[in-house]
Amino acid sequence: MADHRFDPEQIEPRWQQVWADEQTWHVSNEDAADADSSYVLEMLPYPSGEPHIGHLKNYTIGDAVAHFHRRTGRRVLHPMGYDAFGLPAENHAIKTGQHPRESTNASIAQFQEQFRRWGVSIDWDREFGTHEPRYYRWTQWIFLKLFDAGLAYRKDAAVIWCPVDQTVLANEQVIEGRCERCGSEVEVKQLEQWFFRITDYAERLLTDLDTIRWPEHVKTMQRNWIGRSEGAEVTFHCEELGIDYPVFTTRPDTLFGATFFVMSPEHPDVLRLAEGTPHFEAVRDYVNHAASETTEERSAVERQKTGVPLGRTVVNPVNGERLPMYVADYVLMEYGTGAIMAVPGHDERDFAFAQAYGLEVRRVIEGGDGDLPYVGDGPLTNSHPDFDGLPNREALVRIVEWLDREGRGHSTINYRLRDWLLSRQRYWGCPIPVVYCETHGLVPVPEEDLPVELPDVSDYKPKGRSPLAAAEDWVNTTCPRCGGPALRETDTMDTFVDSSWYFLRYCDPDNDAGPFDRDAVAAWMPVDQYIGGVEHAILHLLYARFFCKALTDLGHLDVQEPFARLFTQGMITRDGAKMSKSKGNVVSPRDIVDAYGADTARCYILFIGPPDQDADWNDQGVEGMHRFLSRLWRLCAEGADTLRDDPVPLDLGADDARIVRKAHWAIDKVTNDLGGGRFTFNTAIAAIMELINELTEAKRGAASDGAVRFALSTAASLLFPFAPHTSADAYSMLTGGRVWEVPWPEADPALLEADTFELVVQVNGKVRDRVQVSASASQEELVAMARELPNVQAHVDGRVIVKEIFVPGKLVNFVVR
RNA sequence: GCCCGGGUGGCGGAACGGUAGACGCGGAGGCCUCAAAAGCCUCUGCCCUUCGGGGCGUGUGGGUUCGAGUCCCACCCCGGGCACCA
Repeated sequence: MADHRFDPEQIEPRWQQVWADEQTWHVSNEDAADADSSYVLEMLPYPSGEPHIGHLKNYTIGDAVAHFHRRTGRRVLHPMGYDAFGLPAENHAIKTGQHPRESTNASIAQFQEQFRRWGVSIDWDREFGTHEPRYYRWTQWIFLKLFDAGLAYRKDAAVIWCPVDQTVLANEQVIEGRCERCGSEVEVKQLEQWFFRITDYAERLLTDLDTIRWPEHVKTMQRNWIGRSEGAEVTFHCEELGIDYPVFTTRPDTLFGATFFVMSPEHPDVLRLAEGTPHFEAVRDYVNHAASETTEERSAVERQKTGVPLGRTVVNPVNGERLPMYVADYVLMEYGTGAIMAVPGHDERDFAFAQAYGLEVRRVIEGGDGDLPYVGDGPLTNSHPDFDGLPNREALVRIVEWLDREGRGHSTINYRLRDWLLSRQRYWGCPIPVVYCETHGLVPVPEEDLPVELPDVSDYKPKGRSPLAAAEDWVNTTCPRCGGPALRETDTMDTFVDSSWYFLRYCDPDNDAGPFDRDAVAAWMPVDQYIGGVEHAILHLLYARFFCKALTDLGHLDVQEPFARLFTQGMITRDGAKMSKSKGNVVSPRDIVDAYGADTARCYILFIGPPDQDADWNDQGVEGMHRFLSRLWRLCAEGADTLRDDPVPLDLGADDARIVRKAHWAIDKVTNDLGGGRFTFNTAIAAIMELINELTEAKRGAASDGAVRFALSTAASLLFPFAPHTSADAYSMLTGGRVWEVPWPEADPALLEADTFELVVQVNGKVRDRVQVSASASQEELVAMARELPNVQAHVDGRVIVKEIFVPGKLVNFVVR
């Protein structure tokens, strides 16, 4: 017999070559017209260095899904690209002087090489990097469309600034008061910046979550981030200055309990209000101090409430009382109106402030154990004869109606979501296509002049303004409107802009006339299955949803929700900790693939545990997977040599039946694990292992060659989505066929039922015996037989059987007393 | 503090309310070999046992049920998200 040694180094490149030569995974846009087309997408990688183990997991999961879809008869779009703009490449450039384009392209080459070695089934005809002018030309085009529609705008605002990266950040990029990228504490600065008006879409972004099949926790995170609150806007009037100050409150029912009024230190009127009062200096010092603090300091838990009086009052519109005004940093400028009515009797924060400054605490709702603050529901009191005694929820409605009639307030909805700050004072990003003309001011670059190409510079170091400002030849330009001198915008776009529409471009990557053809996109979109890390639960996934809605509203698209189903993968750790160079616990996919082959790496990563959970890497586990693939391949290779190529016999002997039934059981199990969106690859692979365990020489017994061949080729076929090379090789040896061209096997329901089963016999719910019985035996026969079992008799022991529970195909339970 | 996940052998993990621990790792013993590697076979939750079997076991305490890892209530621990959002 020939020496059958499993050699991935020989097998894997051979099949990769076939797939590359034949462009097996290419689909045309005509294929999308197929009713059963499918779009399977993994989040595009940020190319830095070479792929890490998280990439391997992401693309292995996606590839398994794509293969399963193909073999169940669908045309599958499964593309790849690179999120190529961004800070790491730029920081590398600052350190080494190497152009970010060079390091990025070098990294992309590594990713391409690895993806090919992993055998990922990608349609390479649709590949691009977001840093290529042929792509970002259309990023700029989209920006201009949003600008024309008023959805991109400039405004002067208090924005978050990272002092290390020397750029502003979006709210979403601040984690616990620190920069998401570099971890340094962020500051607040008053700057004019570019924003996308995502807040216009807050309500739709919230309600449309109900239309998509995403993990519930991801939807919850988005809901929390959008932060919808129903309440009322109520106007308080400052008589001394003759100015109205509206506030947002979710509790207008407590209006009669307001005893003071607080403004945020960032509120633009604070200094003006204090001017001319004895408190001016104190207010100015307080405001300056607040500005010097980091957001982390300001939002520290258990922080003592502080503030100073403004020396002014406002009038409470419901009762005409004059409330003293304060400035205090527990009021945030970015939520509501930057000013609040304070109700210390029914709000914990207001109560803490009132305690610290000796302010009146008034009860206007009955309830609780007598202590204030009381934040629960109850009847109104101490308010107004019209409302006292009413349940507070009802009073709330009546009070708002009254305010509305009087023109002093109205019901409204507030969102926590802020507009998306998209400009960055950095080099390696998509230029914002506008110029500033001396006579015309801000002028968008005309569509036909796109792309505004990113110029080369010699110094990438940020100095509080974009490094692009130094590229004088580029910055100095002419106004498209008048031809006069103009300056280019030197800020670049947040890289999340680039990744907010890339999945649309894959549908029509070579389009020269627009970002995509509406019909081409309509044929593939939405993405049927999107797969990526949960770290993008808010940022990318919210922005991409916003882009689709905005582009759809503007008539360029017909996609309300880009990702119909989402799967979020867990992290791979080692020794219980996140892999990092500093901990020295990094597992490189390259090393694993070098040592064991891609299929072992892929299968191990799927077998390690449920893919949505975190999992800990184990070197010995990898070896176990390699042993399994090796055993499967060897059994198939030997089988191809030694087993006659017979059909499965019509009359199955006992050993044949056992093997053939196990094969059908495995088909059923793997199919269910892959379908239905559960993606329990670990149990699917375990089922194939069980099948193989039944097929070892020692266990085959008197099974016929035809039955063994069938079972082996079934195992090879089921393995394909996980280990495509090994599967293709084993399947071709056994059958001469190409596994990716044959339909997914179907389980025969008749063969899923065995003719015998193990009946479990219990007494009072405890297992007392197990008996192999015929599946055709009647309930009466089985119960009678079970009752006579010696061990059952021993446990019944003269007591009375009061009940007999019979579960067909499973068990008998005697209840005795 | 609020909102999500999750607590099962030495380890990763299986288990439509119906045999807890599938599958794999690790461990023990054996076969093959001059030897080793590789491969193959058997055993492997804990305790007791006269080897028939018995008891205990899924974070803790209750409950529902003929029967609970699974459902309900209360609590403890771990991980994640949000966090002065008026």
